[in-house]
Amino acid sequence: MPRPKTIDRTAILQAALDIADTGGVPALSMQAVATRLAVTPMALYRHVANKADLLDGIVELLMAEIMADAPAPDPDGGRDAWLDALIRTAGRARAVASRHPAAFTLLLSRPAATTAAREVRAHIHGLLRQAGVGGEHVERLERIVTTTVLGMAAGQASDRFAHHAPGVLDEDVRALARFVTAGIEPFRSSEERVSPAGVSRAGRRASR
Amino acid sequence: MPRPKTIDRTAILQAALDIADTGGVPALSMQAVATRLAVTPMALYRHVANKADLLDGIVELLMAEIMADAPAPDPDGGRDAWLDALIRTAGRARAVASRHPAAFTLLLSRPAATTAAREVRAHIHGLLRQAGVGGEHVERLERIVTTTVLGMAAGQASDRFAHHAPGVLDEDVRALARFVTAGIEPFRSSEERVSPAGVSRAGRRASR
DNA sequence: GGCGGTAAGTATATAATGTATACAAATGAA
DNA sequence: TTCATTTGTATACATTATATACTTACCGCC
Repeated sequence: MPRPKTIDRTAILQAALDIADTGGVPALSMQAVATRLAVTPMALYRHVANKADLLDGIVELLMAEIMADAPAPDPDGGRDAWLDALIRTAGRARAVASRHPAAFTLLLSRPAATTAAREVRAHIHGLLRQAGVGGEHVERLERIVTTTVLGMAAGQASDRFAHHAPGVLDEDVRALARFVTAGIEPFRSSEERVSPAGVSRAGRRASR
Repeated sequence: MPRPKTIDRTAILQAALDIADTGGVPALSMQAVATRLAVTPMALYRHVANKADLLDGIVELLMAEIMADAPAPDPDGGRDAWLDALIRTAGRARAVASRHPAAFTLLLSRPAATTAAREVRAHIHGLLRQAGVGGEHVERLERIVTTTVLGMAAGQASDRFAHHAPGVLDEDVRALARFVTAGIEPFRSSEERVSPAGVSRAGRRASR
């Protein structure tokens, strides 16, 4: 039909992410993205509503990158499958944060209302349920755990800790996992602790 | 000596905070601050290095507001004085966040290197030590706890949860305290253990 | 008293930003 | 060919942050 497109939304977001990574968030301007794509700034507006939309797109990209290769919920993968999954998710978040330190701060400053963000939340959601967290606490704990994991990843990616040996960061992840594991303990139902598939059932109504 | 000053740094920061509160962070421009103070934009630069410095100043203000009226570390104020202090700190953070929802996001996006921020960190630091957390874990846990508390406060202040009943938010603070209390449990040294009420599994009785 | 030194606020200017509006080019379908 | 449609361009404009050079108002001092 029409003129062939030379750029698309994902190319724009990728270029924007690159710019933020190299020059920091303040260097991320429409002009910069456009020139990197060898295109006029106004061309971006065919694929992106405005700059806020572009920033949201970057958040989306990062969230998707965190969830990439995340193993599907494995109900009968062992007693502590949820713990392993949580540790791995935290590790992926840290990896993404250290790959995109500057852009990662956007995750914390913008409302997480995009689909990929919802996916992350649902992921944690599932892990908590698998861990036997009571239904009325899942939502609250999900918020706590998510902000803790993402916040820690962001902190680790900041310059102060960048010079640490990789082992130290691994230790951080392990400590975080221990913290979260112990933290949700009071919210777990005693029976049906790890039980697969039936977790979200009405069995637990104990408190509140 | 010289001409009498009509504005000073704190007046600027206060005006900036007001603007961010009413119009959101994007509305916070040097011009806006200047006109609110009935002054030329360039007058601000006598008291503030640049806009980044102004934003850092706002963070400073918020941090100071969180720490305002914080009780001094009370070593022999009871077994679980640290828990009370932690809960109160979280409550103050939430209060500040709900008073300045827009500006509060700056806390998470900017590096917390100012003196007031350090004060908050030192505060949490002290609480953890008082709780008997081993010295090699204090720093790490402080980061975890601080980001969790501040992140939760920011989340509660975001629009999504603003329509909740106040009781729900109080419940959130209590859940957060339970989470953190249980979370640091594995890091506490056994002898100085303070054993606050309801830390482990027994704590799951009806909250409130 | 007048005099300067000096800090505070102003005037003016500039480059860069985000974005609206109107246009040109390039394609497949008619 | 002509048309409709989509993509990128040209131009314009209000706003932003800030540099440089003024002017104003006060103090202590002669």
